[in-house]
Amino acid sequence: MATPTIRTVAERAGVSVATVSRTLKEPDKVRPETRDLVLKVVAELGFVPNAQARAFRRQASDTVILLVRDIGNPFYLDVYKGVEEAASAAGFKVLMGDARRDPARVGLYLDMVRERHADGLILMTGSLPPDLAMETLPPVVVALEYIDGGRLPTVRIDNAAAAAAAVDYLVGLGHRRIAHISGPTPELMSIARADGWRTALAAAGLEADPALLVWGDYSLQAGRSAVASLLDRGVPFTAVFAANDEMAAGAVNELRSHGLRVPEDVSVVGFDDTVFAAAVDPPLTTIRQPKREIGARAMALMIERLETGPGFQAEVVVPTQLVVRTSTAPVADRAAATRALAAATP
Amino acid sequence: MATPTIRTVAERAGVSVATVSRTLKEPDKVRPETRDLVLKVVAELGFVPNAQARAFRRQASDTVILLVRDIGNPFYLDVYKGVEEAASAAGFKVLMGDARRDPARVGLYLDMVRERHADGLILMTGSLPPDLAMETLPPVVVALEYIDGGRLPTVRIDNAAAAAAAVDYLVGLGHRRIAHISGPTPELMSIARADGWRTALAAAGLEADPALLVWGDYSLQAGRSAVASLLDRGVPFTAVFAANDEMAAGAVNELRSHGLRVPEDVSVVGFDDTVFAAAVDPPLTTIRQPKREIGARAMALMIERLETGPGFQAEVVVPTQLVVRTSTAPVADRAAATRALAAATP
DNA sequence: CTGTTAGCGCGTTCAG
DNA sequence: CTGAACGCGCTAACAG
Repeated sequence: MATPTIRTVAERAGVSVATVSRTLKEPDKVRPETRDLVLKVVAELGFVPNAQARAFRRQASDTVILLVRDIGNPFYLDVYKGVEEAASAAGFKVLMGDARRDPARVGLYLDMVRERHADGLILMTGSLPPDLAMETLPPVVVALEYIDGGRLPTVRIDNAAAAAAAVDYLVGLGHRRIAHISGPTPELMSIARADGWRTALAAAGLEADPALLVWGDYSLQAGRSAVASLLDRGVPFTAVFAANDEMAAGAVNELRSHGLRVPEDVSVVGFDDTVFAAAVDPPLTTIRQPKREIGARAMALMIERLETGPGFQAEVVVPTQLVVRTSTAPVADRAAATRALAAATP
Repeated sequence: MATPTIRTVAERAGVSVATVSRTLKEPDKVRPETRDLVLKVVAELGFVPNAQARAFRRQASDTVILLVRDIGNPFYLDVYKGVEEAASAAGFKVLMGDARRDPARVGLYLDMVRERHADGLILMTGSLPPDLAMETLPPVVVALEYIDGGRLPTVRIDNAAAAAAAVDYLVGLGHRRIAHISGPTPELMSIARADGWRTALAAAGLEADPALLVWGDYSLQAGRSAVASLLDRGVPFTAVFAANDEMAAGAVNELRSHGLRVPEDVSVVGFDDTVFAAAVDPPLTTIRQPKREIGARAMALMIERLETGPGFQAEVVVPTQLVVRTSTAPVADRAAATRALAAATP
């Protein structure tokens, strides 16, 4: 038998389709007897309303797209969880899109919203296609990224302050030569974190020696190369603050392969608190981003934007947190550390 | 101005809506001049067809759901990529669902298919709700899991053979006492891998000492506990084969904290080749599952199932591969390894 | 090659 | 409180 429609139910119950529809959506507007009858027939027939017809009629798909920079990054998994939870609580579905680091693909996903596949787009990617008219922009919310163009609803963290907190902590442990492995240079997020590093050093009366700053690309290998470069150049340091956990893990590996111990000889701090941070040996001290909450907030903003209309603006800043694990330690024996470093340096 | 519909375009171009529709979907069935005219108007108006109306009319959403056991597991990310690529090539969208290790949630997602939110479900979760009638099961494809119930289209790997290959490799390196950290016991996947371990040992004329088998739950912590348990019990071993990379990483950490070196004192092999495998120090020798391909194959099966109808059956087995990294080494100095182990054992 | 017509299944008027 | 009727935007017949 073909799947029953609302009409099948109506005929069988001897009522109109409108009554069936009301019974399902606004039960209190229907006389109890009628309602019970309808519900009985619905159950008998196993009727389940066609979501497509409903969406079509309502001109809303109750679906949002979470578009991320690179879906291979586990960081986004937790954000997705937050989005999904907030979404399903509000009756929304979530599609995840992968920008594959290609700005053009963002346009693709914007089109999906225009085509009404989805009602809105949560952007976790660096940029919007440059050529689009802001007036006709579909509902967009930005999370964790800096999108210059317009005043879009945004949820963000204070990257500079978080980075400064990490460096402060190292300073508190007695470190004076703290290297920073940064993210790619043109990106505002990387710059903000590097600024935090610089600020915290300055606040402690320490010099932000340019030799201590190495640029990476957030990859494990970048962390390795960065440390290799520091050692090659003979730059003295007793701590490393990396702009993400993967680079921190790479740094740990490289340090170790040069015979340096973490944290005894060199302390290492990461950023993000992804699944890597706890898996690495030693577990990484890092800055935790409340990924779940970030996702949930972004979804909440999206719902608000959808209800409010194009004018909606908002910026919510969520707090980060320093998570202390065992990749960091006080500079207990300054001389020993220096000696180890000297030995590892060519 | 309201967004233009196909009718707006038709009026403006002085043709019928059918012609506009055809121009967009079957251009060669339209006279070139007409086509060009229509396309011009489409461009002028910025008309973009409403995907919802289309889906509604066609009774197909061109969307599939990838339902995974636990979305927090990065393993699924790569599978998702494969699914998404195959899907978007065929004009499908992919929703990712999280079963959160709760069988009831599978039913939820099945309902989404019944409600026509999606056309089908790719299952990467251990079971189906027990109470459902197989005849009315919506399009489902199973990937990597063993779902007993019915003959559903499936893509799988040969878990036993893959596990045996890992153990063979260790045997080839001269190991004789090879421990196995298994997955949870009632699951067929865990059992298959443990069987592979047993088979390979037997084939090499070695005893599968029950003391060498420790059950875990695929978590980092389980890997740690397993090794701790082996050492506590004073069970001698020179190699560990874990049923996944996370437990292998945990094993490495625990071994090291007991002063044992990997791979000098103990070799460790993982399974899956997730993002962990390369990040751990030392990088793990492991069994690579072709995750991307698994996803792509599953999607291909789904498309076939959708086209063929309920009768469709298929089973595709994709090959795994041993990836040798540096967590494994020959039993070079058997005596030294034994000594180290004895020292670490209470 | 093109136009006309008839719905897809539901929600929402507007009467009653 | 309930029913009849319309239409969301598009595609698939069927004529012409």
